[in-house]
Amino acid sequence: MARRSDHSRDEIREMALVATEQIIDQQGYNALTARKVAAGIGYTVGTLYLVFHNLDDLMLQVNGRTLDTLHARLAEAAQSCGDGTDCILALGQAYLGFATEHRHRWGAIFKHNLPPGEELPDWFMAKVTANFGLVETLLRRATPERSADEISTAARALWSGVHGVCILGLRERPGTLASAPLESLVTSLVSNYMRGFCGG
Amino acid sequence: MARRSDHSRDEIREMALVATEQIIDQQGYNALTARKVAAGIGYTVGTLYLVFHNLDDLMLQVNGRTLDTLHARLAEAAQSCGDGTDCILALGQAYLGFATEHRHRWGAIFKHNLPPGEELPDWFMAKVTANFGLVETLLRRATPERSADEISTAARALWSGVHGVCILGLRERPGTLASAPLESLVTSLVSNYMRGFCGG
DNA sequence: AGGCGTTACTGAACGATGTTCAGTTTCTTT
DNA sequence: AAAGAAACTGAACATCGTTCAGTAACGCCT
Repeated sequence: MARRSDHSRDEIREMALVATEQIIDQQGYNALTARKVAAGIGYTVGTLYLVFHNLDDLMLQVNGRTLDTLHARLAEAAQSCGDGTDCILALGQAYLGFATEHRHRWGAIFKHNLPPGEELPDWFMAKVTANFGLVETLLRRATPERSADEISTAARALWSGVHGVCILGLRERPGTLASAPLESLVTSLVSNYMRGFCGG
Repeated sequence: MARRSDHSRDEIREMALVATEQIIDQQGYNALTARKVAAGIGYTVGTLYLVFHNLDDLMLQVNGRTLDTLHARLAEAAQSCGDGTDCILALGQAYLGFATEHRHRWGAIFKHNLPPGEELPDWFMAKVTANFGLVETLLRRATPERSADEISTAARALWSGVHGVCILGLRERPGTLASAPLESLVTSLVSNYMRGFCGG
């Protein structure tokens, strides 16, 4: 039995987040339970509810961290590339790479749903927007002659498209619809879209 | 209490499928429970398990019907259009239209996950492939000079892309990332991709 | 007509889930 | 040493999917 002051509240919080990530990574989002997380940090369920409001709260924090990790990865890809179309492509491949390497944790962002009536908090939406903003920035850099509206729509279409490739390509049992490697799908999607977008 | 021979096994089966669809339409996939379905058809839970192996089995049947309905809608769109690029666009808009009008039932196809170790049955995969095949057919008709591999990759990229727009645009609380109407995103995605695909 | 076997259906029961909170234990303060 | 405060527990509750012994209603046979 863990004694009080073994760990501070913040330490428990951090431990719980790590334990949750481990469970999701190893057993998938559906296998997550409050008791497993508690056992993972050597406490009982009750303690979990002293630190998080409920499991939705926990998942929001975990997903927030995933979005941060994703953002770091995308930002790195965005920095080590030029100004052109291939930079957008590199960003798409980076997204696919992250989704592939952290399939369960990435998938959890989309599998988790708040109960009806609850909205995603602002700090969470800000993380989503930060990721999406990278696409917009690169796109603006690649096609500076386009209007803000055009950039915005194109960025959304591209982001959604690449996300779609990942979602369909990485479904639970890999192979639901797969055959060609997903990288080539991302390449096809981004490069053809960009050719159409620039050449139009 | 329902008496035996009030309904045949097939009738009960059909009633349960309809009841499930109603619950999903009205309350969303997450609100579905075996007891709600049973209550909806005037029987008790036990009876449900005489007709379906379990809830996963039930959901597979429901999702199969949704795929059939979707296929009908897409096939109609594919028939009332020409041979060109705008036919692909019409198909994309039809997919978006279906997803929008049957948001919960359509979303259930992707929210439902089989327990680890179970594979989607062949008859179900056939329905998925039938839908996807429509894209391939239209694409082959629009760009007959391309190789089978090119067609296949492009169809997959397009289908995934349009699906991504729907998935991100129709998440639980509409407005997660939305602003421009989704139709314009589909149009942007498909028309720019096709321009790049044909002009390259 | 009346009993009998078959089948349809029920609903209590089981283990697991998220969540709560009275109670216990430990630490800090006096 | 006692008392107060805080940390932590774990039993309890409602609900979930799932099972299956039991009950009730039917067709059939004599």
